[in-house]
Amino acid sequence: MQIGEAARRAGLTVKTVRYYANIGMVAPRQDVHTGYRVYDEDDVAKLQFVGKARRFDFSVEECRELLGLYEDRNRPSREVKALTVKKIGEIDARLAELQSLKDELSTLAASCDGDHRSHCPILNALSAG
Amino acid sequence: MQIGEAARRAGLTVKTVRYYANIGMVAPRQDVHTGYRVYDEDDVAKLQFVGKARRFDFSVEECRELLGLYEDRNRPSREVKALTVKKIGEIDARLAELQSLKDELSTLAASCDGDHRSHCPILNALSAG
DNA sequence: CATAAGCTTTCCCCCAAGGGGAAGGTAAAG
DNA sequence: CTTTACCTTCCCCTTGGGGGAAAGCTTATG
Repeated sequence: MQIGEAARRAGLTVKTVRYYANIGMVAPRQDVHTGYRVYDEDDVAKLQFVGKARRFDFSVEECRELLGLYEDRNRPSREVKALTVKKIGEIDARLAELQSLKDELSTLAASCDGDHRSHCPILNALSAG
Repeated sequence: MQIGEAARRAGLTVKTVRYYANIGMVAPRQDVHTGYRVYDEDDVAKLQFVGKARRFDFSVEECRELLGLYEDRNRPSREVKALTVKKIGEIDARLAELQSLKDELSTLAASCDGDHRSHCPILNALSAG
């Protein structure tokens, strides 16, 4: 099938699928005559796999790694789990960071009247040394 | 003072300070003879303000807006509060997204033995339609 | 005077992960 | 024959700067 259908079936944009082909992550056969990329079922499965992993916040490079593990039927599940646990740790760190930011901003917002007057504790906090 | 000292006092890198000058956010006087940027106390205060706002996850464009409000002694605090509340909303949305991702990944990680064997529920989940 | 050190300047390329769009080739249908 | 709908490569754009080259400035030292 052509790239458009492959993209549709994988739930990705054509641009994205072409990008994955260019970086050699999911590289389909290419028609010698037309230059068109030709995708088979296996390629579509990989695209779906990558799309799903991306939605799980894995970077493209991590997806490439996961895809390698996915294709290696003999790899130990340990490796996959390690990558997943690492990703969970990163998400945890970001969660804590964002939560702390939110708390501070919420405190500031609560202390600001938010009316027509110019007095503003938020700006004061931002300008305080 | 020169850019190096201004950056040090604001807790920013020289590159960052130069970038803020280039995009016209904190634009210091420039020495006609040497071409060097010349920062005064006011500029340093603005740099500190922006640095702090950036740490609160405000984008550079939002910082520019906040800086405008900061410099306008007569603006209603309403505007500042609105920006802050909007930012809190964005952080909330991202928190929910990340939490959901974490939950799903945690479930997957828990179901994977993570040993030398190849059976891996994580990869199975990623490859499932 | 020469020169080395430590500043500074502009300029250009680089990152992630593609998006937007131009210019042009291909294939099927009317 | 032409329109339509695909496809291709190519190049610039995004965020927020980082890295480094080549060159200019000032000051200290031999």
